[in-house]
Amino acid sequence: MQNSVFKALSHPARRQILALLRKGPRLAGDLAAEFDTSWPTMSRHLAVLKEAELVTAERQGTQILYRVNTSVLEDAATALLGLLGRDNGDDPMKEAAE
Amino acid sequence: MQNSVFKALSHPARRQILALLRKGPRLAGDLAAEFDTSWPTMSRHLAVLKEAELVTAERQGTQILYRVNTSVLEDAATALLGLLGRDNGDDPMKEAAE
DNA sequence: CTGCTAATTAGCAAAAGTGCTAAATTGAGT
DNA sequence: ACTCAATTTAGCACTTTTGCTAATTAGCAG
Repeated sequence: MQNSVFKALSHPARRQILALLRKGPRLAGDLAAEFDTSWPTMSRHLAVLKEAELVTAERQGTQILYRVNTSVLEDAATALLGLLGRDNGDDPMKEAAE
Repeated sequence: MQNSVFKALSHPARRQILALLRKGPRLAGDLAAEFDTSWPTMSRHLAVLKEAELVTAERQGTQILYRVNTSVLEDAATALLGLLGRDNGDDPMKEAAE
């Protein structure tokens, strides 16, 4: 579960998408317009982010509004911070069975 | 540059390695013993981490001592946190040209 | 229902990532 | 120089990821 998040974050385009989304929700189309990749490619990046639950999608009639899922992003940041905390006994990367 | 870091973090084994290393420096061999992947595979994971500068390697005679590079890990965590900060005007994922 | 726009899914080819075994390297000891 | 142990590099097979174009679905307007 943590894994899909980090995998989603591993592509620069997807981090860029999150950076854009950070400033507020955005329509898929507007998002796509900001990148010079093809529309379907953008759509797939969004799907990966959605799968990792880093974003949520909400239909607005014919368009789809994307939004960052702050808590998942927070968890990821926390996991990284846990990786550098001075020894406090428990394993920060231990993850519950999938 | 940020990119190689997130890519390095995208593999669970590599995050585990960092989790082990968090508790203190460790010899490559000891590290390898903790996982059930082959030795060369572990070696490659370490190479990826080193390439991303998430760890540093230091020869100790015939063995090699690995150590987390805290600052790079910190930067990554900070980048993620930047992705969820309330709008403060600048783009947290903007990265200098490669 | 037809047509239009927004967005996703299918299918494919190219590139990158993973993990293995076998071979090479590096340093220490003799 | 020869040998042993620790580690990395080479080479290969296999899977995943990426990005494209073409085709499809979804919702709305007429």
